[in-house]
Amino acid sequence: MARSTITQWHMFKAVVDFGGFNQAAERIHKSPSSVHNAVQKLEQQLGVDLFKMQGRKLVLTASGAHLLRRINYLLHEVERMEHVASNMQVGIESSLRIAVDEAFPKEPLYQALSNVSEEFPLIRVEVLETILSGADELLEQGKADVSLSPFTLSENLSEDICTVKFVLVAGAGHHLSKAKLPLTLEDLKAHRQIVLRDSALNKQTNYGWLGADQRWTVSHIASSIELIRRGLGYAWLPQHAVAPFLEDGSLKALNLSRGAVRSTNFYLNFTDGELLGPVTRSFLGQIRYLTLN
Amino acid sequence: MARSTITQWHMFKAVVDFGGFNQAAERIHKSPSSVHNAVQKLEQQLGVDLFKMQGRKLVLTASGAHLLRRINYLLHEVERMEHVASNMQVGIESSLRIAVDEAFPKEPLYQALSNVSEEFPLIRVEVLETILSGADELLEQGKADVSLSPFTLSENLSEDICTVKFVLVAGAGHHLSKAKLPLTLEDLKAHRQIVLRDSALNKQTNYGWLGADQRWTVSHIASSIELIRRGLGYAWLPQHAVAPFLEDGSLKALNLSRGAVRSTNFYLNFTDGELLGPVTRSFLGQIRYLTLN
DNA sequence: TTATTCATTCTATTTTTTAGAATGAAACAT
DNA sequence: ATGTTTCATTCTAAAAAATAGAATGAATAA
Repeated sequence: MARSTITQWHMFKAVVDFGGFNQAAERIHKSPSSVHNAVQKLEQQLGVDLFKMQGRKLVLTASGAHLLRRINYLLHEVERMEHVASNMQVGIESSLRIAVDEAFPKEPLYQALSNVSEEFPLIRVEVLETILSGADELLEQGKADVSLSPFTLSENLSEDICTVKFVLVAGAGHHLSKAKLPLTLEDLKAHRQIVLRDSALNKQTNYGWLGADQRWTVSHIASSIELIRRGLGYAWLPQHAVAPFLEDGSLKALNLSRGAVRSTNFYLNFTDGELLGPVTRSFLGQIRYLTLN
Repeated sequence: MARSTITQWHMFKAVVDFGGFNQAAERIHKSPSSVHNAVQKLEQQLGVDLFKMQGRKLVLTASGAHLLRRINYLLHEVERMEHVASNMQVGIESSLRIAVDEAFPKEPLYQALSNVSEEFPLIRVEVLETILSGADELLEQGKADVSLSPFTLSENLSEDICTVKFVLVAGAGHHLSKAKLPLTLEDLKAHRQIVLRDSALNKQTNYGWLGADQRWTVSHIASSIELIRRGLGYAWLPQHAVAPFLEDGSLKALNLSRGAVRSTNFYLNFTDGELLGPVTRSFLGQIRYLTLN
């Protein structure tokens, strides 16, 4: 079966990285003979000449160069495995609860969660989808570790995380979509607006900046899109949520005379940083990084 | 850095595979204490409990189960690396020369070559594209190790490899494409046929089953398609080569009264099997397998 | 030339791995 | 119940492997 050892790989790599047996030996705090022995044994176990001498200079053979690539990869994988193992022992958090506003873009969130559970494979992830102040409510009630919401918190730590563009949309067959001229607020007031209900139990703010005479209130972005695609009204919705429908033509972005696009800042909220476990810290790092651009 | 060893992984895996320390010890021809020691050391080096006892039954912990997956993967990768290494030493062929008829489907060929060079990473691959007897000529002249051609060989070994369908095609704007009724051979004779020139220097067979009065002869399928798309004639061409153009409508399959589709068998030809090196053997295995369906 | 910097080998020492015997606990058979 | 078997587990001594240190010789640099 497997004849080579990880230590041999390390030494082989070291010889290449530091340009010689003696240099490698010094850098990895081993004797030259140890390094030489290990590499020599690796060579005979693999049945491959890894190095050849050109004068006094050590040069990788073609085989050696190729095996080095594979071995580097293996070493990297081993390191990952052991790192994961080191984060698996009892004592660390076993769950990560995230309250996230529905208007927050899902891609970076899911990517971040995927990366975190790569690092902490035994973690249980809970994603609590909320609207408006619902995310922060859950955080304050201790039902979530982190919230991604459009509001900052007074009690806890908040930081800017990203900006979400809201566009005014209506169904392709809607009267507003057929208007030639830019729309005014008055035009909008004459039609039904679909509004998102705040999911917090305490407060009652609603998404929707216009005081339309008729309004329907729904609990989910998906429901809002459903209604609008059926031509039952218009709404402000996150661009990323309606992009595919704008693409296939079932929704139209309305041409407002002033401010057809609005932006909302989203914030990353969490309780005291000192008390955070490694899982939450890792998640924070990931989501910060992934929402950078 | 890396603290665990491959031997430890093997023993860990063995304990799981064979359901206990003692059984594992017996199966891998080690003493129970060796196995136990190795796994115990692995546990403390990773800082993870791999097993727990339920009565006298050994059960993987959740961490153990996850690490086993990663370790299995690692063991598999190590094996691959060592297998590749074992095929890399001097003495084995360093090149693989394949003469292949242009009408032969490229996908399985390229896939087979990709798999072979995965196994023998230092190999130099030469693909010699030929028409008709050209492939076998190269094989007989010793300029190729394997040929994929529409002919069998008398001197060397041949085996069926796959069947290629030829369809009669013309450009979308061509007279023949516009015919309502099925075409007859007489209809075809009235138009220009594009024929493929045999790439062998000795022989002079040409692809094209019909004795058209006018004929143009070209050296490559790509040229033939070019001409036909421009409406300059018709030709018998491999279905897989013209499929994309039939799809986009720039070529039309002609509706012949009898035999609008013809099939040609392709053969895998090579010299004496005893003398084949491991690289050629591997390629033969791959191409056989990939053309099975 | 001389000195230096290497790879490489040899030998002794230290460390690690292994086997064998022994112990105790749980499951099974009678 | 009772004895037997099948385990994991530990201990100790032997075997094997890794390591260091000194030494050699070859190639380069001063």
